[in-house]
Amino acid sequence: MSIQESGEMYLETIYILSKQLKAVRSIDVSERMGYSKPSVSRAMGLLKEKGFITVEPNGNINLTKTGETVAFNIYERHTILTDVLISLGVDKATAAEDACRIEHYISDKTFAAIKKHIKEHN
Amino acid sequence: MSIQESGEMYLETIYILSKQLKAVRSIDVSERMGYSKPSVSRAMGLLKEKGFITVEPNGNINLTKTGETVAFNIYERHTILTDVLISLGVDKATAAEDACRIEHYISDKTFAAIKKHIKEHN
DNA sequence: ATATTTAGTTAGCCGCAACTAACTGTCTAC
DNA sequence: GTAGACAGTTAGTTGCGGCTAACTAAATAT
Repeated sequence: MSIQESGEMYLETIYILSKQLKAVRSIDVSERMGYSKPSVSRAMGLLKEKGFITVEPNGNINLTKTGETVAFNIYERHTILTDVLISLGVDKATAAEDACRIEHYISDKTFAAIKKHIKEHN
Repeated sequence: MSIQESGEMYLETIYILSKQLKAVRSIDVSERMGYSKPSVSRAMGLLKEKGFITVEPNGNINLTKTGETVAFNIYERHTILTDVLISLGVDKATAAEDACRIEHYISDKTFAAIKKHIKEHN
């Protein structure tokens, strides 16, 4: 099942929230992302359908194995790209913003190359 | 007038074609980008409306000053980002592909930082 | 026990940016 | 001077991803 940028953003948000909260609900995602409840509701329906999350009867959202993998990959890209940009002299806020967009658009190859570069340049 | 990723891609394509052809028409853009004629027609209508291009009665497309600026900026991003990725060890094809997507999403600040980094690192 | 707040869903709308089918107009060729 | 080919437009469709309005159902408070 394919996943779009918006799906990746939702998964990343769920991932981050799950590290901060006991349980993640749609409303938490809604507030964090600044999207309306129906938008989140629909997105969760799609992510469930595609097997990236499961939703408990009480509304708690959990990442599946696949969902966790995707979420972690995006999250890793986010943090590493942000750090790279900061190390290039970009201010924190801009770095985070740009990383948040770029993270969805670079190939695995490119990301691997960036990671390798960091390791070598320490 | 704001401009989207798709608009930027059209302008960049017109810019590149204008360096290769005596005149640029919708059909040339259509063939180069692999989009249908109506899609290009609509896009040209919007770019014209927003003041990025003018269209002669015979169909020849010209960039306005503004359009040229936007197109050149994107084109510069494209070439520089591609080079950076190649220098990181990414293969040419992947580098070009990724650059083509990233070019629309990085801020001026980040791009400036990348350019500066290149200059300093030879 | 009733009223209110909270969480989530359903239904339907909008803008963007692609698409196809079918039309128009012009230019060329025979 | 009629027939194709070529270029462009019009009209309508699709998928995505937001939105609001209005509903349901459950939990909380008075």
